[in-house]
Amino acid sequence: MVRPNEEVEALLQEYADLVAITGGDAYKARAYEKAARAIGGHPTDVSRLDAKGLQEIPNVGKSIAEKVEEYLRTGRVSAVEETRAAIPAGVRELISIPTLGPKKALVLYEELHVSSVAELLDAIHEERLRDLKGFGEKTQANILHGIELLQKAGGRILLGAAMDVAEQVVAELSAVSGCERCGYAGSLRRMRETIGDIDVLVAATDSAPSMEAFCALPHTAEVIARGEKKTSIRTTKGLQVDLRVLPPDSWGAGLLYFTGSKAHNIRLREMAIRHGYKLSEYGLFHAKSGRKAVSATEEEIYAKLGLPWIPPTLREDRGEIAAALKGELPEVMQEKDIRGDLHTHTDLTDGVSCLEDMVAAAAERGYAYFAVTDHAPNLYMQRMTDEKILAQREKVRALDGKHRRMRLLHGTELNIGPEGDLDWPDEFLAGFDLCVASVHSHFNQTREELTRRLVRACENPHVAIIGHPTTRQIGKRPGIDADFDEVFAACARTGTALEINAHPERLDLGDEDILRAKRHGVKFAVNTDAHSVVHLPYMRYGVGTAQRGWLTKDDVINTWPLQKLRRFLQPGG
DNA sequence: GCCGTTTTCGGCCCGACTGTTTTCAGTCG
Repeated sequence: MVRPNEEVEALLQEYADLVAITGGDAYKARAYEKAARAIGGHPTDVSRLDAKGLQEIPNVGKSIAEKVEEYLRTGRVSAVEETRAAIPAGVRELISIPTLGPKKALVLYEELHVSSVAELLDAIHEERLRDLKGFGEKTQANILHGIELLQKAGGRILLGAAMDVAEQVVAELSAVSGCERCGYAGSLRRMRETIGDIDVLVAATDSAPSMEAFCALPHTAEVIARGEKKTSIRTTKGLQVDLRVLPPDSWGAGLLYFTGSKAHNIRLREMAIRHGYKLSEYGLFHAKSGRKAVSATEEEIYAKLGLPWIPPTLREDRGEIAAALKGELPEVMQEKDIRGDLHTHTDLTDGVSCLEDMVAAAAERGYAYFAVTDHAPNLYMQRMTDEKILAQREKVRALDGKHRRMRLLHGTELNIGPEGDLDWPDEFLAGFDLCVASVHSHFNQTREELTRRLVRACENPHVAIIGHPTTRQIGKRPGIDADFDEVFAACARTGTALEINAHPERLDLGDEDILRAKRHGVKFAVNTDAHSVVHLPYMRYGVGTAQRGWLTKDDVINTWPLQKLRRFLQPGG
């Protein structure tokens, strides 16, 4: 289901959490975390590595290599199993609540036998935390707030995780005999930031082979419903996947119907009625005769309604049909339009891939240019110094143009301090090709303080891009409460681009904010914020989000030729 | 548990905030 590296990463992270919860050596827990990250970000499939190869991965030593081998050989690791037996899974679930860490989780478990989020809620409501040391009123309120945040995600999963599952299901079903077409639909095809369940469509005359194969997929844990037209399963990770098999000549109508959104479909059905048709998942039919007009492709159906084909990312009933009727549908940018990534990290700070590997991987993606933007000194934990960043600049200059003639930009990701201050004085910033500036802490300032802080960063002439502008983490942390209309206006005024951070946990700015910012006349940069070569492909999620914000190539600076980009990056440019 | 070496132990990402602590532990980025 998931790539072996990600499975191993999850397993080692679980072990790290369990070590921390059981009060084990904090450095041991961190060692497992570091190894987990390193393996997750490692480009080679770990299942193809032997003990020696595994230990060549940074932060993987003898002990962890042995555990990884044991896992790959047997599917389990005895040390992990033992710890699992000692601590119920629900206790680990507790530390996903913001402000609740391993120490508090252990107290709750040992003192109150709380071993799930639901039990914790009960305990709080029954006031059983009252006499517990370290759990005052504020702490309880913070925990309740944290649980609320978690539950707001409402069982939806992140776009990236859903895409991994969907693409594997589609690949498996495409290989089944009789399958003429196969693809995913629903909110996933519309690239929404979170996905409830996955809809997969197959076009086939006989549905049985597909249904059979679907139920037999290795990750299928449970068959929820099985019929001739629709089968629903739950994966081992608890995700629901629906398969619908359509007659081949209804492919377009089915794809349209199951892609949604519901609101978009309602608009289309209204239009169909006005044109004397009836639209269903089986096709577009003449209202009077009931005879089928078209159904094979989405394009034909839209055309009969007097519309151009509308990209799925626009199908949210946000005025796309009116725009299409007027011939004003934006020509939204595509992933192939991206000429380079402008926000990436290396192992000089918290990335796991070295500069050379990042550059080679970027060139492999066909980029014309690529910016390396490691963290600056004020994010203290990264231990950046003037000497280190200048030494990196030398290496970047030496690599410039060496991979498929790809040009390199040497940049940095600055930290926007509480007062809008940045890490380096202007003279030093002038030495970079590109400065991204982002908020990383002090999220709870007042609205006025947060707004002023971001506006000040925009006003620095060396700052070209505001990174992950709201700093939200989907399902974990809400965005900061700044007056973003004021920030967007400042960006437009100062020629500062807003980032669309493509990491599936961020997607920041999100679609609604992009639409607002675009009305202010702001430019954007779609960046991955990659901390490993395996993160570079996240670009597609950023592009999907940009499309949902109706952005065209003209709006997005990293679709521009290098010369035009450089002019934008220049102070005052 | 990993790593680098001043090679087999001793350090490991540092600083700030929050709450409840009355001097600091836990959590976060």
